[in-house]
Amino acid sequence: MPSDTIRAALVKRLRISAGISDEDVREIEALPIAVRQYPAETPVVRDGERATECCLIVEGFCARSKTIASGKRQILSLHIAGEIPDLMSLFLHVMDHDLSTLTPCTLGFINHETLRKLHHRRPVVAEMFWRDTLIDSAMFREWIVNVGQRPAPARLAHVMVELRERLRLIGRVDDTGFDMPLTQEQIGEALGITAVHANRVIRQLREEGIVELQRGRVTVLDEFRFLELADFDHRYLHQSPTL
DNA sequence: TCATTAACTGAGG
DNA sequence: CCTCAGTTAATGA
Repeated sequence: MPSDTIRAALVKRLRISAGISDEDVREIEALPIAVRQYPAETPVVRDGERATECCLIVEGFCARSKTIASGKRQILSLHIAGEIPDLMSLFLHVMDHDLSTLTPCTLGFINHETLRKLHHRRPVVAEMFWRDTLIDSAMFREWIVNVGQRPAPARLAHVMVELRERLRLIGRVDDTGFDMPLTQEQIGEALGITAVHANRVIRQLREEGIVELQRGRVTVLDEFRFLELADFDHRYLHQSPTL
């Protein structure tokens, strides 16, 4: 995947908020980015590390997570192409969680100093990054509700619906479904359940004719019941321009 | 390695 | 008594 299509995806996500100029877009598209390949399940930035660059996902799936003393990992958020999961490291220098790949990934790195200069030169771009970070925290609130209160099948459905909405923004959803190439172990870590139970929940949703997950591909079988189960309210994603 | 499934267990309603 | 979910273990892709 050429990295300019990912710059375009980044711009597409950011420009939902009004006010971006062609010059702003040109500045983003001109950012120097160092592209590197990562295998699956590889740390990008670790908890406690001091980051000097931000990570733009070009291809693949990443997650932010924390690991407790017993070794169990809680996935806190999933990230897809066009996103910068560690934007906050620009201001919070020491990482308070891990960022790692879930699948093989192509990642682009943007120097902190470069981004800081862009913030000063282009206040509208700075506002867009700020807005992006606020949406990120809105997604965390939803994630807490999901893992803390919903039954496991609804947790899975909710994560799937949210992922679909975000993939739709970058043109990665078609009429047959979308990719969610995570192992059941990873899905369990995202939902706060064991891999065995994740398997049971996936099977249950398939048997009930609601949604199918096979070989990393999600196929919705019954859109109405899927949305009903997910208890999904799209407002927290703040994707429709508020007037 | 990952997915699948059964059998068993216990918590909690 | 029923549902949910963790554990263990066996088996298949």
